[in-house]
Amino acid sequence: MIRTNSELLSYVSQIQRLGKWGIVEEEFGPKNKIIEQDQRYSQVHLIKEGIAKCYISDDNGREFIQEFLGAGMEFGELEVFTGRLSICAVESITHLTVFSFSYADFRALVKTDARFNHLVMKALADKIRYKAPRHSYQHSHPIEDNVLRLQELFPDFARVISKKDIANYIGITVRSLNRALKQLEGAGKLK
Amino acid sequence: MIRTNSELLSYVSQIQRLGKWGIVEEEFGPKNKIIEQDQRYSQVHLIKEGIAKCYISDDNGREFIQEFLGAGMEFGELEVFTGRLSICAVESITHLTVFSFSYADFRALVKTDARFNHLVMKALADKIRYKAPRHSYQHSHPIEDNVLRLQELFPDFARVISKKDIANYIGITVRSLNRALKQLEGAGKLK
DNA sequence: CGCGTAATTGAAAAGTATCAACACTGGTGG
DNA sequence: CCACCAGTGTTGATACTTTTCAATTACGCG
Repeated sequence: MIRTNSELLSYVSQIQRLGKWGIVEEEFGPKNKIIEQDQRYSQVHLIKEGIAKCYISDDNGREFIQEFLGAGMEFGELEVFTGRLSICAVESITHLTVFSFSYADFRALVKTDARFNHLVMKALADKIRYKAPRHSYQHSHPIEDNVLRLQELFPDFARVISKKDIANYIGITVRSLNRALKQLEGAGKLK
Repeated sequence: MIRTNSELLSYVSQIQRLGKWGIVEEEFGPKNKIIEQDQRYSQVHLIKEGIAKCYISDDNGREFIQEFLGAGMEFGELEVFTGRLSICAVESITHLTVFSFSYADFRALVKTDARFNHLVMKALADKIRYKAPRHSYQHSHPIEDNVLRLQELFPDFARVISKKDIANYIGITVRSLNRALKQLEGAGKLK
């Protein structure tokens, strides 16, 4: 549920230590909006430590959480390739440490460093691989199944992530989430 | 709604004409299952002409259509990077002409041809960019909005694609789709 | 013409959202 | 030390949306 990419993280850490590229480390407190939707940016970020959420807010003011990002996940990288505005907002949940690249550096790395190129390509492929089945599953299974699934993937999700975020991740209201949790507890399927 | 990628198509056509790589052209009739879910394959395909659907079927036997693929769209490419089983099935809707690459050739091209590398990377980024807002929109808007949106994006969708596929694309039942269409017609918002 | 597939429609059942009230928590200032 | 406040979580009742099921009709094709 909280995605990570240790391979990419360790490679980028290594590159950063070389000091050859202008990769800087940045810190954010919790609940910090790092990227807004429909804006233009000039940096790519990679999480060194902490958890963030990536979400789309629609015209009705609802938030739909795309994924929870953990160590080694990048964000703001799509725009380098598409040259368009950001589609998601990204907000820190816990304290966050990130590596930040300028677009120019990121592009140059992709072009000249074959291993980096491959890792980024793989990360993109993984993102697609992750999104597709998730939305399909959510859509065609009742809420309770989705909650159980969450429970399996990330046993103590409730301790780290607010109910509101969990509901937005599953794509339901908090009320429905609570009802599902209650029912599962009653049936002894939870905890 | 039916996605295309003319840039990639024309570049691959060009490469194929050179005859340097083993890119072959294949033909499929309509309703041909080209890729099954959870299988291992060894080829990447790129649509030269025609329309296909890419869908996930879940344990309940429901199909959730990820996207409709038109000219220039590739499929079966994710597995090259992830090395895992296919997550989607792909089935031709119309008659289909495709270019097929072996994994080895595809990998070699990605590695040695900078332009190809860039186009593939961009195609992956576009796929993500496409999926995210789509699911968000579908989830947080009533069915009628979704139908209207389809109407705008692709005015005569009903002529090419079956009602069942359209419903599976929006993630609703055919019954609900019909009700929405009826209501929109009554309100004079359709046709 | 007859067959199979796709499309249409109604009625009942199931699933979710909405709204509104109330409890719990941690932090702030009087 | 207490009162207050904002944010978060909990719960019930009701209204609404969507699915399910089943029955019928329309269409394309050998």
